[in-house]
Amino acid sequence: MIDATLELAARGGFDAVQMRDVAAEAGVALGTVYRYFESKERLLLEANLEQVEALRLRLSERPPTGESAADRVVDVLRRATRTQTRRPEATAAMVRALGSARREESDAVARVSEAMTAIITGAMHEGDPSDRDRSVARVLSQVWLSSLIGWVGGVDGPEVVGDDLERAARMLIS
Amino acid sequence: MIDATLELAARGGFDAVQMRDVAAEAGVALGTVYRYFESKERLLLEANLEQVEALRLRLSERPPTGESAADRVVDVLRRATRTQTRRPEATAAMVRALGSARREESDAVARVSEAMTAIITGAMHEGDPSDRDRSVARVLSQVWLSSLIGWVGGVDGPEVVGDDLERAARMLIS
DNA sequence: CTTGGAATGAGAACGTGTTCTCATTGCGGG
DNA sequence: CCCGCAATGAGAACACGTTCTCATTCCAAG
Repeated sequence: MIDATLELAARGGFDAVQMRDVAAEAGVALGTVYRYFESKERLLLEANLEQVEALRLRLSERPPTGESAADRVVDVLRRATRTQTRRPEATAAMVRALGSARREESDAVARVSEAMTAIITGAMHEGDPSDRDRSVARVLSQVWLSSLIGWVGGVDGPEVVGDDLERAARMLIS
Repeated sequence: MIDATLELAARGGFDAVQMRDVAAEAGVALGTVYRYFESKERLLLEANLEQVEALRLRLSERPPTGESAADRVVDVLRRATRTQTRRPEATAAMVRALGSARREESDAVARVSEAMTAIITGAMHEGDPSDRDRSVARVLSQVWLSSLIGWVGGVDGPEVVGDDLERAARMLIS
């Protein structure tokens, strides 16, 4: 079902992910989709979580390059941004799910946001992050979300996302 | 219509803002609402813009207190957060509109985000803001949006919004 | 093998955002 | 006063997320 979701999302964004189509594409009944995912938002959030975990895996295999912590964080953020802007429709669908989540989906939103934060602290340096590291990473993941919202909402171009993140990272990590 | 929207939003959040009810409460026909606001999101975004402009007005009458730029910015952000967490349902409705806006509403989203940024640069100091000031303000407004999304989505408590903003402001303005 | 309960399929049904239709109203120019 | 036309009212109609119903399938326990 998640594969079907990503496929439909890649094709036409949030609106193209229609629950009846997800069910048909996955070869199950509509009721079955709702047995496992309580809403369209949750379906997209779980799909997003898979993507973020995949990113985390790729990063552990090919660690970020760069001398300083700031450089490594910027590298990670730019790589992530590039991945996402390459599949604009799918990203738009998942970001919109993040931006319009209700309380019922708060656990899924929290998992996504924690995964993003962990990716950033992981890029800073080996070992346990300090409190300040965690604060910085949290801010950066918030900037990340807002930038993506601005991009999928048509407010900014795709390059703005990376630039915003780089500026924020360099201001915060010195 | 915007008053009706705010009234309904204050009563029951995003879901309580039903276009038929907005029309009825405003004493107009449904088609008339759609003549002036192309979607529910736009209606809520225009309502949000009014609120942000009202905040800007209040701030110009009662400027932020504090010795340093950081203190003044924190004062502004905390006042704004307090105002918003006092009307949780209405804020939730408007934030959700911000988080799920489509390209058609990008101009409205941009106006809201510019207004928030201007509020922050205004708190830093008199006169024209520098490029760095603008970058800092942009980051803070992004943190603002993401924090509010986290709050209305039930991920964080209301106090987290103010704390996140204060931490970010103090890290960025030194 | 039988049975009972859970999972699934198939599809109807409902609610709400959005669009469409058409009659009515209000108004500025002849 | 009358015409033309844009705005509005009233409500039907449509699309899609969500819920509900009920028959069928699957499987573990006995």
